[in-house]
Amino acid sequence: MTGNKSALKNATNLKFLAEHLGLSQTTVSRALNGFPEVNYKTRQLVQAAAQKFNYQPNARAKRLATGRSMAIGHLVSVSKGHEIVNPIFADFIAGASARYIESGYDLLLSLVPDEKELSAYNDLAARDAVDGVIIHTPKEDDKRLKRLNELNLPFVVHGRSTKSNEVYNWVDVNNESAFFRATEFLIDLGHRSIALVNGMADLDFAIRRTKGYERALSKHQIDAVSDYILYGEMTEPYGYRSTIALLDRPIPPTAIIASSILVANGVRRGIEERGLKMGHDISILSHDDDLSYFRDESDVPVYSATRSSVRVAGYKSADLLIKTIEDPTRQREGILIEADLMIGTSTKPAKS
Amino acid sequence: MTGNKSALKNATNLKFLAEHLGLSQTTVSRALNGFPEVNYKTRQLVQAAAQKFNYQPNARAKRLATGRSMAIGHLVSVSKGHEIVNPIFADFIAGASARYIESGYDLLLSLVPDEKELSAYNDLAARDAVDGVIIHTPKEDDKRLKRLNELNLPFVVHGRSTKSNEVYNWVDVNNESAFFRATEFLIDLGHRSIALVNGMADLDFAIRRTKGYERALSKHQIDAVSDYILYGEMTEPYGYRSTIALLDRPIPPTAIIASSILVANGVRRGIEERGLKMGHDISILSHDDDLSYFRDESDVPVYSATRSSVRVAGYKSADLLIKTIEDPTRQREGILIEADLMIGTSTKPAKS
DNA sequence: AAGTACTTTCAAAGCGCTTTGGATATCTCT
DNA sequence: AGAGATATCCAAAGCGCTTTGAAAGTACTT
Repeated sequence: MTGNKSALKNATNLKFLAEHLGLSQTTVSRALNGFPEVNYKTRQLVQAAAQKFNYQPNARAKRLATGRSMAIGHLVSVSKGHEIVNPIFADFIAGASARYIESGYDLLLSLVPDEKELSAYNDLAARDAVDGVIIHTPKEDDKRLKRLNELNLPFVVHGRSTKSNEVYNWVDVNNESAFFRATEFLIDLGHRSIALVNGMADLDFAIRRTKGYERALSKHQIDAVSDYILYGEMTEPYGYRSTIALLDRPIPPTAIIASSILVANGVRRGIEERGLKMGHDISILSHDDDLSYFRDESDVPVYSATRSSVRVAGYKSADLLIKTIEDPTRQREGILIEADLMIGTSTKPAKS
Repeated sequence: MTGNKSALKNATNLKFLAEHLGLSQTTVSRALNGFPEVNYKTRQLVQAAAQKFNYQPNARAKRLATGRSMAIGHLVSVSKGHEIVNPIFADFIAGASARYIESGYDLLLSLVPDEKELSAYNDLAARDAVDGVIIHTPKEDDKRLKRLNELNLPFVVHGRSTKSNEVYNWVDVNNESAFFRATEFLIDLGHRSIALVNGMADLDFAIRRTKGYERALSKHQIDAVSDYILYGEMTEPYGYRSTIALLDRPIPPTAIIASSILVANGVRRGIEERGLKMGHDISILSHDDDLSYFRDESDVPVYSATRSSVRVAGYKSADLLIKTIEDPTRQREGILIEADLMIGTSTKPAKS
């Protein structure tokens, strides 16, 4: 028994349509797919009939016949123990999905345990289930790039892998310059003790952020206190805990840079729990991925922030990937997005 | 030209394997798929060869041959203007994906504009691209259920559609009882002016939450002040704005119930901006979806909350859907999850 | 020894589309 | 009017798998 159920659901296949019209499947197929060698009148008839019967080519058959999956894979790796799905991911996906829809691609999502990540790509390639993939949160030297190049599977990295020797497509925010400007902005406000509550230490973007931060300090001849840089999973509680720890230092910072809005929320909680007031007693500056569920439409934003829409990054990544899939010989490309520096109420001049 | 590229990527197909082994495709296929009518020795040989050549059946061909897509669709509708991807979604997906992987299903994600939502399901069914779908954030009388039943496409609703007459699978938190208990808990603490910062008014869960809230008030002979119930998209800024508005009322509430942790964050910001202290001057109780990126491992939670893991709900939804797909005659089922009431530091007895 | 029942294997059909390589009809031009 | 071009359509092959229906080989009975 094959396809009985599907036959029930969708009795209108190409064969039926062709017979109904008294035409060959070839002609019907071509008429619907816009081939030139079909008579105008015929095409009209075919289209009308297709409309009438709500005909849509069976996706499975089409994929087999064309040898293309018309699907893009997004693998998200989750570690055993702390199974965190990056909240930023939802917005990125939203942007990417919009682009996929324009070109008729499906978005395939899969969460895989950390240790199976590489083999998951192998499987995907062997099954030939997707035409390309997006790589999320790359490490500084990410093994996935090499693997995907070996598998000859088109991909785009959201972010970069600085120490990788591979040739690859990427879409990234200029983290280094964003955090350089953020830090310098705080220095200009008179702050000298500036902490950085960063993401996980092995992630490429976190390393770049540290680099920008340190470059600003060194430009202004401020000694970087290594204690002031914290690394961790970017959750709200992490921001909170980090802040409490920072405020307990002999010399507490007068300004804190947070790596995401969620972390900033935690930082704020820590500050307020200590009876301090954000902006007045201590400044907060955050990186803001412009997440839809955090977005504030008020004139003056709450947090001063380096802002860049992760949704836009998603759209651009998808766009780049589709271009690569449709022309594999295409030169690999990197797209660098500059973040805006938005001044809100959370940063004030340092008390002297 | 068909499948050239894919041939490059994966030269090892069934035909090659069969020829290499000197067996028919039938036997090889059966050996790998665990059919009983194949000799033990033969099966060993086949499996060894498959391993050696890293053979994985081509997903496209398999799907066409079996008439099954081995994919589950998740359609998320986004409204023009405020394109919000529910952050809860990420965690739900994580739970569902785990279940899909167990049974070899792919997860197909698609964001569709509000107005195209219904037709998107038609397309999905006509293309026969998925074996089933999950319905997110249902309205009180959701049109999608009827449509999907007409299309004969298996589905599970995350939540319920109280006023719908359709027969359907669902997985839902007991919102009514959760919010009843939450409200009663606050009443027991002496609060009489309790506000509810709810989700969008047309969503089923929001209506149930209001119901639970009102039932508790009425049980304790407290007049429900309609002004105290607010409806809106559950973002942080919404929580903030609502709180500011509530505090400006002639009789400001002494306790606020928030519909999600994000909203609670906003509520807290509003409270603190007014120089009040959470817990001391005003109590906050939230519904907590136990989102991974908000989870706090500390002994005493910050927010008192009705807690229920949305990730678990995702897993259960997926499980129910797969069962329905594999046995379409299966009785439709509803799974009701009770939320826990966790007492944190954000609720204190009302000042008298 | 011949009939019956398994066990094990296979050739071929089929899933529903796209694409190749004609075939037929219609025009155009000399 | 006939050759060559052009427009329009079609039969059949192919995508890589699963599944059907049969055949061949083995073992067991009587």
